[in-house]
Amino acid sequence: MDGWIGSLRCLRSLSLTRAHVFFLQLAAMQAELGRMNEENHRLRGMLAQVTSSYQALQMHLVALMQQRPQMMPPTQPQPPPAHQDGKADGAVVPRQFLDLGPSGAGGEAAEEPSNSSTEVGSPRRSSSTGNKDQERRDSPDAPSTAAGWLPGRGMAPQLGGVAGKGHDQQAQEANMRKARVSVRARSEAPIIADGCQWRKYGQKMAKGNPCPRAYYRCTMATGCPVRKQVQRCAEDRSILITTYEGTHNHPLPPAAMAMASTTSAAASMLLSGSMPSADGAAAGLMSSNFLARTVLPCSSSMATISASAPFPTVTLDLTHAPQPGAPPNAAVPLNVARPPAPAQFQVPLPGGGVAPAFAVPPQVLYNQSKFSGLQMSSDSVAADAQFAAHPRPPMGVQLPGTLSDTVSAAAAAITADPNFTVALAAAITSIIGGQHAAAAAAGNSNANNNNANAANTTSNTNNTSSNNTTSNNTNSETQ
DNA sequence: CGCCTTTGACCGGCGC
DNA sequence: GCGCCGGTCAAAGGCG
Ligand SMILES: [Zn+2]
Repeated sequence: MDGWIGSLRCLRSLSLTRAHVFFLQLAAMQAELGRMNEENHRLRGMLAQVTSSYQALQMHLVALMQQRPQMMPPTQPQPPPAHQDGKADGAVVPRQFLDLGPSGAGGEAAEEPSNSSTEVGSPRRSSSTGNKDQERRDSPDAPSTAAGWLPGRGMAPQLGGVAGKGHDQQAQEANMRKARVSVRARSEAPIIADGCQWRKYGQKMAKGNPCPRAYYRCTMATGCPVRKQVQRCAEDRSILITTYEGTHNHPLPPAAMAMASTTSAAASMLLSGSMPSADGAAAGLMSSNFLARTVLPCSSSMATISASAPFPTVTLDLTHAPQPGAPPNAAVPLNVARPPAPAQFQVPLPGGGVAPAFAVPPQVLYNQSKFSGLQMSSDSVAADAQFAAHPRPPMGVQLPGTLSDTVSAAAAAITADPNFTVALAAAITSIIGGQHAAAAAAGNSNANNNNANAANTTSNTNNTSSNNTTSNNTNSETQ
């Protein structure tokens, strides 16, 4: 700076006018600099806040996990040799998760063989005589669980573990299991790469869809309850609909972080805090609008929250052109493709538009909240309180606009809700913090942008070929 | 050999 | 009660 001023003085001696101009420019530049500094500060503050709240959340999670009465059964094979748990996310997603997982996992591993061996003909069903759920997965603590499942209505048995106490959490998890996040993305590949390992465990013909629906289960940890369904859109086969369900009970590689946190965050939103109030939901998605403008400029991405069907579902439309060069606008009337769903409201996230969110008919939202409330029972209130207790940065946060990967886009879209600190932080950390993570993500997305390589699942070309797939009972419906 | 996919059977919920 | 339907299981086989 001094140098500048010095030279300025020199100039002044030379020529007044010239010096004058220079000075003006300098002033302008200084002002600009100041502004940028200020902005920089602000951004830094925002980032810090986000990070801290993320950590707070994480801590909270850890606390919640620890609070569980988890005492690993001694006989267990012991936590899966730490898969990749220690490596990528270090402190993130601590062992407590593993405690939860293996407890269910150990039982599964230990018991399943015996089951199959003893009862060849009709394994679980005949022998179980009623307690099929218990026999299936959460065998270890079954005795206590059997009673505990009542609120869960027999769904979500595999969330397992957790006997006795922490039933509110149990309820929470049961609901998390019920909540679904479906992602619609264009993909030539039979399955989108989300960084997780999946094993296919079923395939059926959906009723109204010529394309079969495939069921996958996460195999990164033995007891992981996460499932996903993959199905191609009936009208537009280039659109792949992936529906996630449940939350991982194990650490994830950074590459998988985006999608995982996205789904879990969406589930949280659906089932816990922000839904009960229409304003909350609207506001959340509104802010997402703000962010979406940054991250997904003029993309056709939108979030849909549906109260229809057995499960509350968040749908993310990512059917925009992921290629930088491709014409992004094309407004894509994607929802047309969707079969008419009873109660659902949509908050489009086009650049700029803000009003629509408020135009949402309140009763729909009310419907939604009523629905989720119905499922959550009274315990959910506690969960809500817990969620509400978190510091929520009121402002939106910008993510680097470089995300071209659908996964990241999904994360971004969902992340936009201020409540989604987890997802946000995850995304940010994966982008900012982990170079390799970002690189990996970018690499994936760029290399095979559209046709995400079939994750880790070995190439499963089946889906189209195996047309007849499942038994008669499925598709009595004419196709 | 371990992990995965394939695929028919089965289960529970739901509507009639 | 029956049949439909979505979801899951597990035997059998494939692949690296
Ligand atoms: Zn998992």
